[in-house]
Amino acid sequence: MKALRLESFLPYRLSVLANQVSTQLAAVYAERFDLTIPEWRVMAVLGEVSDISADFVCDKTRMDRVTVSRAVARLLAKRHILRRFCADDRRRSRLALSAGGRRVYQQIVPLARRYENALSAGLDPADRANLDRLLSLLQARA
Amino acid sequence: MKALRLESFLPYRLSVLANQVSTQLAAVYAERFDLTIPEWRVMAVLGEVSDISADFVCDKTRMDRVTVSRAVARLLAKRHILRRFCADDRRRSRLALSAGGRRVYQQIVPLARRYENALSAGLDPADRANLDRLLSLLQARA
DNA sequence: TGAGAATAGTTTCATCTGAAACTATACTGA
DNA sequence: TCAGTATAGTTTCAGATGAAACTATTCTCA
Repeated sequence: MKALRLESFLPYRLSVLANQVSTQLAAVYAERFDLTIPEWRVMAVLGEVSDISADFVCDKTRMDRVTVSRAVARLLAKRHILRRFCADDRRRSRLALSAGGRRVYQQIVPLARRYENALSAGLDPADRANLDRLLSLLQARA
Repeated sequence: MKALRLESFLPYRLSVLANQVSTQLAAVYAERFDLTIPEWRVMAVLGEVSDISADFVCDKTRMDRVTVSRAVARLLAKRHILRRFCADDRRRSRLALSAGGRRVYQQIVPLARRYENALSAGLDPADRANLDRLLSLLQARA
């Protein structure tokens, strides 16, 4: 039986690339803004959609329930986000960026975009469209 | 400023996809063969190249030194791998699959390939070539 | 109704993680 | 040659992780 060539094994390639990218991107905001990866992800979701439950954040980010719960707790302590509870279902929280949290978010977004641009600088527009499509296909399978 | 659209933010998409894929693939071997992800990665490297140092495994897998050291310790305990030390540089180890380890490896490889095939079943040959090329480009940037 | 199932979120616990410090060996240049 | 530096690998420690158990609330249907 032929050995598995790790270099060209798709799950492995995705994993190595994604880890490198996540780590590099985290370096952009971790120290300067004192945020962990889960914390930033929660903020990124809340920057897009407000008044959502922790569960929705889980769905959207594919992060674990526990990870989200703890990231939310830390963001509350830092006053980057606000939490109310739904009137009609008091199990459910409604999370949103605080004014201060939004200011942090707005500082990070351009840095994140800049990183993304640098990352994909070698790709022409057709490549980008293709990459998008391929990732969507894989995502749908996975 | 426009909000960052997480759905189309490349680092985020890569991370979500890679996590899902890694987890699903791990499910294939974790329980049945009692292997963690780092353990399987070390075995996968040794299935390809023998008599290499732990450091080479780090390079090849992009895993942390510590993670590799521990995975190696566990694989030694399970007798899936063998370790000698170089005669000419006794800091450096020479790792290889044991006969039993190779049997495990040979059982896992077809399962891994089958998973990869299922994952990329929606891609035609041109897509696959493109994906390869795009991942390489991103890898080179990251 | 109200008992059992379902859902949102938290806590616990055992394990995993990686930075930093450490051991042991090998290299380098004054 | 040998003091200082570099390298391979391990251990320690402080924090991160996620499965499972838990609390609190809401739904469901007999």
